[in-house]
Amino acid sequence: MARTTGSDGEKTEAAVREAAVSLIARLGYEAMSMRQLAAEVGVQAAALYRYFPTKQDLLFTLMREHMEGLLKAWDAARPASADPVTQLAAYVENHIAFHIERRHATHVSNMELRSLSHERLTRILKMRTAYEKELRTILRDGVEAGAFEIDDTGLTAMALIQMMTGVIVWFRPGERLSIAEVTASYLSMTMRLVGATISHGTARPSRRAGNAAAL
Amino acid sequence: MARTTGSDGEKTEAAVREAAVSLIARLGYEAMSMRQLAAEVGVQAAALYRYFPTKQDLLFTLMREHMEGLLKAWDAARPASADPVTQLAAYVENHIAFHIERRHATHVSNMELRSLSHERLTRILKMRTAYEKELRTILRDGVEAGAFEIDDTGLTAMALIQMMTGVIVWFRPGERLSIAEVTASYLSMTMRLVGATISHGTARPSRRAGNAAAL
DNA sequence: GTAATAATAAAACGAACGTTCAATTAATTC
DNA sequence: GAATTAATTGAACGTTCGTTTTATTATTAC
Repeated sequence: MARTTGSDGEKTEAAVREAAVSLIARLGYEAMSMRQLAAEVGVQAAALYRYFPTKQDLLFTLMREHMEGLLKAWDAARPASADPVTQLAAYVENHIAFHIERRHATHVSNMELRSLSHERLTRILKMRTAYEKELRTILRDGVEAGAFEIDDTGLTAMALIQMMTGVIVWFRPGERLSIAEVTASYLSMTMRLVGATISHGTARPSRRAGNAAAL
Repeated sequence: MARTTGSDGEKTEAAVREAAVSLIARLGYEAMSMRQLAAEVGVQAAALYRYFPTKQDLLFTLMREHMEGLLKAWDAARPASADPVTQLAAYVENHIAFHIERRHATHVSNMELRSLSHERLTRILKMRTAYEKELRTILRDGVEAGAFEIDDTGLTAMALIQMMTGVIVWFRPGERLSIAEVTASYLSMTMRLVGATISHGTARPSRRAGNAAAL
């Protein structure tokens, strides 16, 4: 046999991406075989090579598109207001929403970096650094404006990102907590962590209390 | 050739463990071959099987001992005082010190869980859960004592652990920050995050300010 | 309807994998 | 110093891996 009835390149490629994200997240990139992936898609292994020249090309494509999506999502979510608290809240909300929606892809992007060639690793890390820099800028602006109280903005940015991204490790939709509840909790923890003055949402704008309470 | 002069089982086994932690952390468990590991130790692949019956046995041993070490370290570091702030501070300090000292082993224990058999995965997760439960207990006690202000102790415990463990991702000894500086920063962030009242170290015991400041 | 093109199957490639086995030499025991 | 035990080598096993090649069928364009 050869070409099968109803076969369609676009659909097959989409199915390959989807299955690859899920399989790599579950088994790991090295542990997933091309034959396994092909079986998941319902196709022979050789057919995969029509869409991705090598296994590593497939991995890189998934990662690159994940990172591009993250940067684009933040670009769309970035608020017009220059208020650091508003900006930080938007960053946290966007980060958590994006990562919870893409748990598998996030796992792949975070865990399989070592399987990339040096050049491709650099490209992915560049995108990641750009994304993290956005948070550092918000924190630094907040400190300058007197809205945050932070020892070290670089360290704090890393700590916050690790904390937020970690949500995908334990969070399971449909269990005890809803996405909205989780997001609210992380927002509250973030604001406390950076020593934000109470200003976001509530009245009492610049009275320099200990830190933000409920939100 | 066969047995080499100066060969010693104990030394070889220790060298295998050390090389395995380093190689698995760098390449991943699936990507590391037994031949590669043997070469790193300066031995033939077959010699490894005198110490570990299978590749997975080797991985499991490394993970189990890492987790046992973590539990043991906390047991030794746990303060006599029942004060929640003191307890939390000790937990954070122990966690960061332990993980910074064992960056590679931590990477292995966190990233290679999926390569364990179901039964062994369960055993490792049981230890991990026991360790996390210690933190949840501290947080809950602190809330009951009025020392902490926390939405959800379970969620907060996970967030804190992700934040603290994340230090191994970006921290490099000898760079900008010392271990002591990093630990102090994480301690400060933790205390703010849980809304700790100012009590640890400083005077002014129970005046319920916004949260702990410098420490 | 015929020609061109897109999508796949089937089989095969050499290389590398985890692991086993028999042989061999070093160290230890008596 | 002979016998025993410990530590390792070197070669081989069957399997699986990523990938390539060739043939074959479905779809599309004219």
